[in-house]
Amino acid sequence: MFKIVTWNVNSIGVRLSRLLAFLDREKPDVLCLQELKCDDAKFPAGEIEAAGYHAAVFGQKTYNGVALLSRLPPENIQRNFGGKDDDPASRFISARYSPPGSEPLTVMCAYCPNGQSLGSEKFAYKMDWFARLRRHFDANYQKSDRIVITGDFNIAPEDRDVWDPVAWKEHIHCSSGERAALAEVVGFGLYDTFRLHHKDAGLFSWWDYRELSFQQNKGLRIDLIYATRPLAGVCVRTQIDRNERKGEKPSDHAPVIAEFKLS
DNA sequence: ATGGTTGGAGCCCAA
Repeated sequence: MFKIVTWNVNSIGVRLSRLLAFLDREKPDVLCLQELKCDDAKFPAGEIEAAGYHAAVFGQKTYNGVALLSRLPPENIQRNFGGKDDDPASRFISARYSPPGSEPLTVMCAYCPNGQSLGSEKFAYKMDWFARLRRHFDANYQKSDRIVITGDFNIAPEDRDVWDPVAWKEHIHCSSGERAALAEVVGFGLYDTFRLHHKDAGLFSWWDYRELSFQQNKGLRIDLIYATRPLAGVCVRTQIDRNERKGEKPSDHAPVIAEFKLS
């Protein structure tokens, strides 16, 4: 089994003890991290290595920052989309892994822009970022490739991914424009692995820190794991680790887990 | 409820 997890940790410095406990408990093959909020020099490489993990890091001071932690060594590490299309923010990293006895697969880790509010400059940047993501797929991959793209997409794909779809209608993270931009990316040939196994509404990955949102399950499902058909077809289990949102100093996001039976 | 909480920076910004 090959276990891939995505987790927006909201500062790896504050979350390091939780992160190390998570690695020890869940033993993911690849852990995709977003919002490191540290530059490469401050990344806790020693602790990660001591836990038995390789790290491919794309840090940034104060904001953003993504990383791929893995049992296997990362190959062909790519940061952002490359070329003239590139972005000053550290939001995207991918690597290839070669499991013994199986074909290689590419794992991508994305921290998609938040967008702030409809009509803002940040919203326009978000929409453009998703268009660039789709072009990145078209320029570098085929839908028959073995690809998993995970991350904080900052978009709830459907109304069943929103705690109050009426209140959130055409609001940031839920608007028809954002959903269309996400659908363009998914249209490359991606499958939402969580929805292969869970159909219910009320299953979320993010809850605001404020107003006891988690305790009332007022959340959104915005942390997603998509796979191309060859891997979606062997995705045998998915789970949102709600326990990680509990206790002392949780991230506002829970880890999302997907397991693949590779052959 | 245009509120509220968290994190990193540095006396506010982003989420």
